[in-house]
Amino acid sequence: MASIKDVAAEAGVSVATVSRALNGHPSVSPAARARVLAAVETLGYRPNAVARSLRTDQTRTLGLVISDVMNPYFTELARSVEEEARALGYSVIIGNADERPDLQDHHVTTLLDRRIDGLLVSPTDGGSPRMLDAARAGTPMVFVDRWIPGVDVPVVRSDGRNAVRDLVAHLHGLGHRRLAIIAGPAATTTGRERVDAFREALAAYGLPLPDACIGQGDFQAGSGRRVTEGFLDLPEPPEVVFAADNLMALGALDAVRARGLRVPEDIGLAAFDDIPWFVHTDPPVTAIAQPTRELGRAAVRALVERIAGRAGESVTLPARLVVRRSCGEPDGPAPHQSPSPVRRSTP
Amino acid sequence: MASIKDVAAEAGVSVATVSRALNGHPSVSPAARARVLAAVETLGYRPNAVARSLRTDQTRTLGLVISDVMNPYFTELARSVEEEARALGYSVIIGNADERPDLQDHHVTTLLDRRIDGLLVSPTDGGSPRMLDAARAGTPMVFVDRWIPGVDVPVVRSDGRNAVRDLVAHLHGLGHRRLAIIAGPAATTTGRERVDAFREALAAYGLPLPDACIGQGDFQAGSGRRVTEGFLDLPEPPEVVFAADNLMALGALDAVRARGLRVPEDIGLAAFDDIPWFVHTDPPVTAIAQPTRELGRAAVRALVERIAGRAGESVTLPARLVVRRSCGEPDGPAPHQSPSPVRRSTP
DNA sequence: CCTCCTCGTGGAATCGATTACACGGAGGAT
DNA sequence: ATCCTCCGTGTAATCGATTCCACGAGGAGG
Repeated sequence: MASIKDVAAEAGVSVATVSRALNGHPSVSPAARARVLAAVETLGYRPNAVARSLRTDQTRTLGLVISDVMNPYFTELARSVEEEARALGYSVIIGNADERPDLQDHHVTTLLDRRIDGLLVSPTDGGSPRMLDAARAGTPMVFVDRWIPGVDVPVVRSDGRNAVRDLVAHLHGLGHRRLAIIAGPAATTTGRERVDAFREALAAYGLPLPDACIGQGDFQAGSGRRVTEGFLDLPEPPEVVFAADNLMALGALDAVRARGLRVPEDIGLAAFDDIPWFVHTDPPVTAIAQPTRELGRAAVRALVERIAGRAGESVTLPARLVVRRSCGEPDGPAPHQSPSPVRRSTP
Repeated sequence: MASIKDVAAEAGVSVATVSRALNGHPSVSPAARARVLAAVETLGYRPNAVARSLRTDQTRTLGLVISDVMNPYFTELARSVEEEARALGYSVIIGNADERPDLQDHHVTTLLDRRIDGLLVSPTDGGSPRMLDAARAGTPMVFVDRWIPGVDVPVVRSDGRNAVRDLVAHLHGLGHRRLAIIAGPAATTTGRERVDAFREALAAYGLPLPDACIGQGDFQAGSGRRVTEGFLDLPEPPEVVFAADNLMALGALDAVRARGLRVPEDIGLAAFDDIPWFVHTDPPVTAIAQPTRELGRAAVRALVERIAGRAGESVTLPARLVVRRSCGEPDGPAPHQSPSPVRRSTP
């Protein structure tokens, strides 16, 4: 592969002039610039990004360590992150943690070894020493979706509190009283917050959330299935199950169907995270939609700010309820109107 | 960040000895090795992968340029590629082409600039000059899923011919005669092959495939919707629509539902690519499943062979039909038994 | 006791870029 | 005509690793 020396030789100038010509440095004569460009053309020269990075100490690369790529929510997040990064002149290297702290740590380590300019993380757990060290050492970093309390790093996430309140209002209006939740791992902020928000919203309606109605999941489909089976085995099963993410909702759907029961007639189902497929499931699933694209963009912008040495602000965007048919339909003439805007999705 | 010089100073040895100690070179005294390791520990030293790459001319990184990350099939492929690569000591940089040749080209270029050791591509089109140049220049490269004829690069893909034959047998057994297909872009091999296989299979049953029953799609949901609307507007709409990928099937489902029609009563639907969601759609979708995980693994292994300077063989794995309910159910007592093994998915 | 290996080690070149510094020549001001 | 500025250019240092080569010490063999 041709190097800058070859170009210099071909153009009859020094490597310094080649470098300057290629980087738009002002003091290069038009003649020299033309000769360099011609040489580049004939040799098919492309600058070696590795060498450039070593010298300039910047890779123009962002690292993204994501909890689980197979989760459509995170896939979309990754996509929007890459889009915004590309628009800003950065590449992104994605590491899939698969909800495993050890894998998360592996990816953080290799990304840091590669001297990425900044790191975007949706932490799977409380944070490995390596990650916390990096944050403390000043590696530009932003948390997205999930975060770790007590670490001085901007957080870009959505707030589902109002949407969960809307959901409970919707369920209450439908006459449901025994509500259960499939929670995410307590080690994650989203895992805890969604349970808290649910409990609070229930309390506002004077409804209890007994321990038997809190199932511990891990954001994967399998756990959704197991927890739902437990709910169905209860002497008095819940009327509606709220899954704290879309994969666990998928597992819940599996479990219900495996028993030969129907949604929503036998048991209702709602999910956190809206994904295209929820429109097409049987029945379409009522879900809480996050502004995923905007989250990805905001996270990249905050990170690039940090890289530039500026503050990089935390961003919280509201989620919203999307009502479909999986929790039952109002039999009264007018549907219950909740105080906050509740969008009814068109079929 | 601590460099090898700092470690050398701390340990009281030369940088050469540090490098040797860290890379398991045999001629380092136990004493020196211990001092180096201790120094590494106290300084929290991590080798700079950028510098190492520059010197050794290898990045231990693979590039993966994928047609569309939001397509669950490719997401799974990307995941299995990363898994196998990690097992072999490589990192993966994923570039999402979004079915756009210009984006594909952009990613190939930046990956090459970063001096990745090898490139995995599922080409969106006939191949940009840059990609063909790279292949000709000897960049280790493997095509996965799709390929470009006439380029000397191993291909790892699945063969859907038999599965498509099984599908047509299944449809014929159900009494369907007017069959239509939503094709992929003619610029892609999978786009062409699936139509060809479908046409051949139909011919074996003496069924025609008139032009009106071939809709041109682009592997995205929107095109599936448009093409299906066209089919429904036909004076004699087809009895079953076969979508050449899962996203176009999703679009087709949309279009059918928008008209207030039902699957499979009013029109049947089948898809190439099986994905977890097809079990949960209304109705569950009959699909052709590719051995996605194995494809990803085989592709990485072939690429690593190429990087090592060996041949790297092409691999073709069979796809198989998974029958669900979206094409109708046999009304006779015993379902039609096709000659090849047809798996009936468990609910 | 001398020679020859082997072993552990350090010095320095190298990878391919960027960039500080030096330098020669052209042109303007005096 | 002389001096001073720029302007364009080249030389060389530098980034952080790996690795070739040389060298000194110590042990084995003659």
